[in-house]
Amino acid sequence: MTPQRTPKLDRAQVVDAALRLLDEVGLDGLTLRAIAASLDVKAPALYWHFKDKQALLDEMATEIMRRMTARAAGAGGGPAEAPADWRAVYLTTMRALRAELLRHRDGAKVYSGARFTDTSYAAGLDASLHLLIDAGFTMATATRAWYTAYSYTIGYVIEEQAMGPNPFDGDEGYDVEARAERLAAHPLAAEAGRVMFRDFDEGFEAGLALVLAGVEATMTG
Amino acid sequence: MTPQRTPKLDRAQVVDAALRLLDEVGLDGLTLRAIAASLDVKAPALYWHFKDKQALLDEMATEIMRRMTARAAGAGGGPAEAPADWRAVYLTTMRALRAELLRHRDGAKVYSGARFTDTSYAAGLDASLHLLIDAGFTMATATRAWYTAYSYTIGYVIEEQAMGPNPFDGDEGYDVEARAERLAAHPLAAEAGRVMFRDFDEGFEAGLALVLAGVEATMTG
DNA sequence: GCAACCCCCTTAACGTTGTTAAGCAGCCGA
DNA sequence: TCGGCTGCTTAACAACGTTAAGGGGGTTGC
Repeated sequence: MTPQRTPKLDRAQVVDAALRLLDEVGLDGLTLRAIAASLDVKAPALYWHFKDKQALLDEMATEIMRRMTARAAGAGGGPAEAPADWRAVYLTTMRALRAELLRHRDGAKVYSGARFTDTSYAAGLDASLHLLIDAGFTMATATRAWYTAYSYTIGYVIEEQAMGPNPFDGDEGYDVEARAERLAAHPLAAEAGRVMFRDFDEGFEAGLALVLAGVEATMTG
Repeated sequence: MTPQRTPKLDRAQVVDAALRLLDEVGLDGLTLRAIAASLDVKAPALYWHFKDKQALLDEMATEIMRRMTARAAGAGGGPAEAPADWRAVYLTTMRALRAELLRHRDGAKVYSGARFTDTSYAAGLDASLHLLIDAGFTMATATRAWYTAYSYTIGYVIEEQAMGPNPFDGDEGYDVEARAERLAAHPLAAEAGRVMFRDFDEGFEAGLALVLAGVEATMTG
């Protein structure tokens, strides 16, 4: 499993192995013994690098956040130093967050249950807010605009990973047709399931567009 | 702890006891042995009423949802059978959801990790969608409007309960001033913490208003 | 009136988990 | 060559979810 047996472990290797294993076994199966085994090591060895399991989970969440930042910066929309449109950055950031959460099984749960171990998220946030303020937002409205889309994205992906098909094993996900049958007495609610739980990519974009429209409307109002 | 020792247990009593205990000990401390003890019973007794722990958690989430529905119906805005404004119902529903999630420690985590055990949510959802469609929404836009606010609310409360002060024990919550100091190099990000993590009630309302504004904007657009 | 039965709970136990204690091999500076 | 730090090991612990087996008490059938 491990390509080369490096003589010494470090935190980054443990986090990488844990994120890889997460995709195979899910959050419930992510035990310290299993992580250690995938590194050719025994479980207590991990305590040399992390205070406890939560510290490892926190570091995993921080790594996901760092990759999200990198992805957002990469897909900035246009050439490197072009004067960016706040709308494009806003959308790109949230799409990158969702994409990175979806890259790992139970990614949203790991992410939302953790606290970051460093401040590497701050630069990107700072830049985004700067862009918004330059566009005429106040500190408060800029922060609110950002945090609202952030909350929406977290909530959406948590629901998506709980209900949707699981790309990491063969789980078909929530059976929307069976749901519709159970809800025969409430046809609108039944039909709504087909809208909510079918095309998650399109659904996310539609909701995100809605939030953005709200930001623009309250800004110009 | 238990007021009267009823001779027999049922599912509702177990769910009630579990929700009460959740507030004291949090999700991590919510063990089957502790729940059983609070009912003057041994842990395996719970397996007579529930297939496994997840089934109990699912029932707890369903109970939270039922109370949310009851709360939303109670605060419908005005007299019982008045022709309701879709905006009022929309806001009331999301406020009721947040309120019910906040009533329990780790309420949002319990809720978002579970699947409902019955279809009692459908009636309320059906009525809400009906209201939106009467107001000129299509099936798809009505569902999207509802689900976007729903996702936002879930995500917001998850973050709120992870970061905010914990009313169930004495936890002060995330120290926003310490955070600001750590982020001295990024003044906007530092200041944003004070907006995001200070007044959660006001913050939720502002974000919810934003989403509603987006719904209205895309509807009339 | 008694036997059979089913409901609901108990005691006992199993395997697994996160975590701690103690110790041991290898390297590095003196 | 010695002492100490680094980074891992083995052994063990308490607690967890869960299963197996059994037993007491009420109800039913005859």
